[in-house]
Amino acid sequence: MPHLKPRLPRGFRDFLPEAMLKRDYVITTVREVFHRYGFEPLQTPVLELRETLFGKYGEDAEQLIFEAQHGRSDKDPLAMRYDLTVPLARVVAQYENDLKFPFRRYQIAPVWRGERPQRGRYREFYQCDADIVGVGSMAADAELISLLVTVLQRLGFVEVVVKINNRKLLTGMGQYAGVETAQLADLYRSVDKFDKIGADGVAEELRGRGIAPAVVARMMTLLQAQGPGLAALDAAETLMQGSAEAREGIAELRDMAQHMAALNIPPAFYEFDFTMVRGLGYYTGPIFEAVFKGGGMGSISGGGRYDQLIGMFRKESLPTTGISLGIERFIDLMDDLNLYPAHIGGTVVQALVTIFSEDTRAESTRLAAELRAAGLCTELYMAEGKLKLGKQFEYADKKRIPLVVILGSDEIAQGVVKVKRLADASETTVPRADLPAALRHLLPA
RNA sequence: GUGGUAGUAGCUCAAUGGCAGAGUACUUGAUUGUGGAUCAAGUGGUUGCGGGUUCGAGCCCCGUCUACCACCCCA
Repeated sequence: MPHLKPRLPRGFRDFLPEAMLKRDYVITTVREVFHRYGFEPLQTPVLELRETLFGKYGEDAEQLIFEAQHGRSDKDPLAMRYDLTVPLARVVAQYENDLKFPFRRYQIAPVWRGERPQRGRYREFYQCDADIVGVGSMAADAELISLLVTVLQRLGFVEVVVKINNRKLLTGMGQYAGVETAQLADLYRSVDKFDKIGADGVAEELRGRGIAPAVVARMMTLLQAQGPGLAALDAAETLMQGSAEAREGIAELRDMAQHMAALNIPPAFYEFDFTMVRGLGYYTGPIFEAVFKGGGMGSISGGGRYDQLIGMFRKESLPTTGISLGIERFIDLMDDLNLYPAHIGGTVVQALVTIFSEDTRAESTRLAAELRAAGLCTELYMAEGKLKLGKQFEYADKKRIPLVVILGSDEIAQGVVKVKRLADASETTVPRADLPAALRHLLPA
């Protein structure tokens, strides 16, 4: 009988149990922090109406959207969600009477983009978004940075920095330097490469885009108004007194900095960087992006304020700011850096109950049932073949089950159970009734 | 979407155009109340897939798929 070669579409992945347990650890950590900051869960469908998604991201991005249909209809063209932000905007406009504002929601769910895959970059990937709808204050933006830094710390990241900029400042810079409004998008694209191609590279690219050399020179001075902490803002402000929009952007960043200080965010985790630009067209105010200092991965988180987006679905927009945590990149980096706690990633099983012989199988089965009733994740040995304790231990060892429970004829006669902890080969014998407590005591913290 | 590198046993990799191999993993045994270590034996392949050149192709050529890298863009 002919069979199909098993394979996956490009950029899509399976996750076997060990990898899945590591993913769960990261997602659970993120969810706990979301709750800690008072965000509520939201779920939306994988598919949206095509019209909901198109016209929100810009032409380049929209070529990456997966479109969907079923075999019998060409009505209601559909598309797979490209991010979680536009679905949020739709939900806010659709259910505004049912929501309590400010609306703080989080969503952890897969999104799809038809990009050419690479490490840390897939066609199906999870985003973990937290957004605050209905707050124009920079207090909201500062909370998102605080939340992000908390997640990064909880996962064990050290060599990470959150770069912060402001769209108004970038626009103001461009206008102040004399860049035509129509060329602002080109300007952003080139400026964003500052890290990669350096000041000279950016200047060259800007000239190549037809921007006058004198304008480019002014632009480069503005961009390089760097400095530690608030000093960068002082330098930029001095240079850009003439631009109302730039002054507004700087004032927002100062405001944000005050809230961040009060939130006790370690200053080593963030910096103001006027060369950081985010691609998505809908940002209007502060923007932020986290990068691993070791490089090789692009941004591991990104977000910003998009005060106009909800206006695409509603008469009046609502001020909104949001952040997206790139857990796929967290996970790839954590694999590289070995940041998982030792007990994450083996198995969910806490104890294996062995079968000593056919005569004692029923007793072992009853014991497994007792352990499960007591809340312990318990596997009862079931592999086919001869019942040899050696095999059963080997099975537990390979599967990284921490505890092995032995109930042989001697133990049954005495009303006790023997437990071996594989990590240190220690054996403990306890009265049967005490077994659940004993197992809990022996498990890794 | 553009350009580049690679693909051989489950995994990591060998093999001048001339018999497709090693390490590791896996199975069994040494070991009839106990995993890891050691020793022995064994299983495992349409060399990603499809064409072409050649007496002969893992190796050369074309196409294709996938992964990775650099762009583009982004989580």
